[in-house]
Amino acid sequence: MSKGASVARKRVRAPGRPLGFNPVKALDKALRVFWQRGYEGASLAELTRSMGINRPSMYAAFGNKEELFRKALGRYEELVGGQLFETLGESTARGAMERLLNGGAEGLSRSGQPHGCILVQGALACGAESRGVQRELAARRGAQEEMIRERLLRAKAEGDLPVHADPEELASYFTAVLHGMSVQAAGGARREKLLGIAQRAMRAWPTAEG
Amino acid sequence: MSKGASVARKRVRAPGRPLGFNPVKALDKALRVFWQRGYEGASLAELTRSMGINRPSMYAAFGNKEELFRKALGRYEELVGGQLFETLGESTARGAMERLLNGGAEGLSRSGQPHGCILVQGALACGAESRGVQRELAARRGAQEEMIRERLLRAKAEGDLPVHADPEELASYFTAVLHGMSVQAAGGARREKLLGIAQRAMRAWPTAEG
DNA sequence: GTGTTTTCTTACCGATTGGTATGTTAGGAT
DNA sequence: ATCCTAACATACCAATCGGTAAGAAAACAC
Repeated sequence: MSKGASVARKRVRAPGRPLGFNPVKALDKALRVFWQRGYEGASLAELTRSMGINRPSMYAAFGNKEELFRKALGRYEELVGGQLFETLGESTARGAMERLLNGGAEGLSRSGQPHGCILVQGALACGAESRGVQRELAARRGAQEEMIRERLLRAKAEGDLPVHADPEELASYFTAVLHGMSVQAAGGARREKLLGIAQRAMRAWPTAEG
Repeated sequence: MSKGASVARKRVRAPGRPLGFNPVKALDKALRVFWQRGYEGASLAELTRSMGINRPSMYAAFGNKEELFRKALGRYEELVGGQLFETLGESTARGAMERLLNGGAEGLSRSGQPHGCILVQGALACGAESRGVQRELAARRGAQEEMIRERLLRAKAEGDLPVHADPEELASYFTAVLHGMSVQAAGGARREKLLGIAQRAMRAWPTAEG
């Protein structure tokens, strides 16, 4: 239930001083900082400076550092992850995986944005007080794997996969390759190298023999 | 040139109060904390508490936090990485890669020690002041890849690899799989799952056709 | 014993961390 | 013009960060 639209239909604008910044743009800026620095490595000082607002404005708009991170994660999946996983709509499972890996290689090494995947480098290891976001990231990586798995399950039901193929095992394999590429990208690997990994990884595609 | 043994041969023991702790054991404790928490996530408070010494003793023995981390890294490769990469001595390249991946799966999920690889989760993304260790970790991952590459180059020279095979590309692929397994392990993946990834990854092994 | 050397313990340092209290300012409503 | 509401900027909070100063304590040589 949004507070502006429901009760009072006369005033289209909320009372009080209007927001002095664009929350979506500010969130995008925060996302970039978290993406590059990781959750713990991103300080409130750098975050608010990049967002172009000061601390109390950030707290009023987003809650606290952890909530800001979670909202940035949502924005990330909206901008990056979601788009990538649209490749699962490809008509064949093999084509889908190929496009997924190639798209991942491209997205993980896009110039003008941090390299690597925030789900991987956000908080792989961290202090005890950040365990919450660490688990959240693991869960989101698990959700990615689950999407791949479901696509492969569908393929199996459609006869689009050899009878001996195991969607679960294949999903964990392709997820691992994707995350491995992310580690390489974070370390500065060039796009061609990532594409080479994607191409090689596809040669593990199951055959009739297994 | 060690100061105890060379000049004065009479006294077998150094003058002054003897060290009250075992530096190697203390370093092992520190390694575990860095391994689990990452470089930035490991505080001096937790480190020294785990090492069983207080701060000045740690500074006297290891320099500072960054040097302690670097020495812990050396210890890690001594205990874990080095042992794993002995598998490259296997007589065939294919056997070597298979043992490397299987050994990695096992080592990344060993109970009683942190899951995942410290070279991956030590500082994938971090604050600007930790860039030094971030680069060091990337360099050490690169060195791993280089070892694999050299093993495959040797295989190619020996005719142990199809003529079309590209050792460089294969090395980056196997490295990515290893690092992908590390991400999965850090997220709590079970050993059987990692072994499944290793097995599947081997099916990308180059054939005579490419 | 005294002197010397090195480690240990305690207490501290300035800087930075995430998070707020407070008063001012900008807008619309009346 | 006045009131009300909400966002603004400044200045602050306790806690923690990595790193040290200073003196007590433990071994040796003599």
